[in-house]
Amino acid sequence: MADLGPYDLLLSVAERGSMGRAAAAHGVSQAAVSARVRSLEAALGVTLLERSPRGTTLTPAGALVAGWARSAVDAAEALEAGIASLRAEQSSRLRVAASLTVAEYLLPRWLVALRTRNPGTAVSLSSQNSTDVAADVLADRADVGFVEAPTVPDELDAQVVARDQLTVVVSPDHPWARRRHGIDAARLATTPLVAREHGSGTRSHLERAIGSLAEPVLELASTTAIKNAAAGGVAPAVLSSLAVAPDLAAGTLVAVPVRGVALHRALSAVWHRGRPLTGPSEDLVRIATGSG
Amino acid sequence: MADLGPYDLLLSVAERGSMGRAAAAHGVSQAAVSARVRSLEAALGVTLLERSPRGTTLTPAGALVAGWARSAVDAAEALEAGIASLRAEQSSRLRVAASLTVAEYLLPRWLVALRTRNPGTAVSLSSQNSTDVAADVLADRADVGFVEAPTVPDELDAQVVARDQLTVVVSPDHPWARRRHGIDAARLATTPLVAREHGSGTRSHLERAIGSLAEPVLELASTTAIKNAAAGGVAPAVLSSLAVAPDLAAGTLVAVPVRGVALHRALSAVWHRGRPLTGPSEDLVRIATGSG
DNA sequence: GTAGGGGCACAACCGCAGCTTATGGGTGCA
DNA sequence: TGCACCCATAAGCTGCGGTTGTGCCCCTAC
Repeated sequence: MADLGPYDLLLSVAERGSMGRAAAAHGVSQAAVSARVRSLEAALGVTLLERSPRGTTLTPAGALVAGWARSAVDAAEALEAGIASLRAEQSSRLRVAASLTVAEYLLPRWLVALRTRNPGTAVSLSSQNSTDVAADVLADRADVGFVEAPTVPDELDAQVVARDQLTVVVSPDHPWARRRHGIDAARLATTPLVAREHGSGTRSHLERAIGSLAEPVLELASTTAIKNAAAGGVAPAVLSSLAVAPDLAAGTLVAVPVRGVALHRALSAVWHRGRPLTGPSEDLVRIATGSG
Repeated sequence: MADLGPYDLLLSVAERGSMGRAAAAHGVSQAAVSARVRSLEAALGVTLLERSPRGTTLTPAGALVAGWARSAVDAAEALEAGIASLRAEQSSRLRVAASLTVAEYLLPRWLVALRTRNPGTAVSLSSQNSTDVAADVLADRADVGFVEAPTVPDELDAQVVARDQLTVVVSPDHPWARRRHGIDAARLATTPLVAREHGSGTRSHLERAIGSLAEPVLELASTTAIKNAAAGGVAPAVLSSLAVAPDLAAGTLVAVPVRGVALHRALSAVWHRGRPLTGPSEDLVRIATGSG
């Protein structure tokens, strides 16, 4: 598995136009940057930078690599931001409680954005189901919460920040993959699926939306396991659109439209009514809203 | 910048249920896995794995970290797949030519999927504009091409594999960000934008779609630079939806709907008519189609 | 014309991270 | 009771990546 350090350095050099400036920005010597970029090029067998006595610019291949590297580095930054929020230091100025879907797929990116806007803020995250999130906010164990629940207690103010959609996904070989107009809700209700264990938020939301479900052909504990089973052709699965977006882009899974039933749900920020949002929490909610 | 190695290992352990099996899968000793996971936990200050004499399972925090890590590792794999295709070995069995948008945002993921399906295939990639891609395929310098052009030469067979949409993006503070119903085409045509240099495919497509454009307020060479300028509030920008998806999710940019004009374009696979797709190229096109 | 500054590369040295093998302690199953 | 499987620890080694110091090149400014 690749170490992203050299790629981060490459992006820095590309952005600043010279190895020396990139070195200064990273707090290392110019020689170290030169050596690392050089060894990266050697490993790839491709020249990435056009050196000149006036600085460096990306070669065409370098620009392509830099674009790919940007995605990977951004994902790694989201990972780091999430982890930083898990450390649960006492001194954290902003305590966030979030449901699993939000915590897994949205919060890390929001935290990256928050950090660029508000570098000093330490954030602590606790993740659980939507009712527990509301309880944490009510009990002042969290400054702001993010939930999937359709309704929230009266003592909380709420604002919809994003919309999530339950998506039926199948393997590209599955017959449903070729149906351009998808399936109807009755068909979905009578087809055995690969599902989360009973009690998961996604599963209960689906049951509520279409009335009843056939007995699952397989119950698995993790989203990844379900995706693998669906991609392997075991049976269709129903997952959050946030969870399956990369797989749809990669072509390992295909989305099947469902007619006659609304499968989206709102994701809301909640906070204590009468205790208005303070600086960092307000920023976070605004960032989250921007993503809707 | 984080080294993804330990996270990759963590995912392996989580998937296989034991450190020993993960070690075997990675071709290292069990002691190395134990030490690395331990040092990862120490660095994060969080226990990720529940050890038992019968194996290991993820703690709740571990599951969250594993989910984030999965995204980062997948992005890194896409990066590696792209790089492998750039090495341009002579022995490459599948030669792909792709326009910049496809090469940057779609191909790496397709290549990851292709590799899992067809591990032995070596792929070489060349990226350029759409007309050059068609020329490469015609001259048999590439087995299959991916283009954005609305029409292709008669000697080529084509199949639409995905749809791309030009998206107007602004900073979250921009007045347009609050217009839920967006703007109309005339407003877009008369507003100075941050744009790619003249001649870029995205820019010429936009000009064709809305007739004329105001003189740009700023011309920049890279997509990233344009995004930064737009996010900084310089002016609105128009970019491929593929390019801005992560920024929309992070909330650093906000999409503005445009009424009265169709801004999508088709991305097509093309190949020599009469020289039907062979095994790996057929697989690749099928994977790409699955993403539509 | 020439001096200076900024830019990249090379050489020599060093410290530490991570791997290996070997071993020990623990649990469950036949 | 022994075996199989699991994880943790110890001790030794290798090599990657960092540092400083130096050289060369090109452009610019005086």
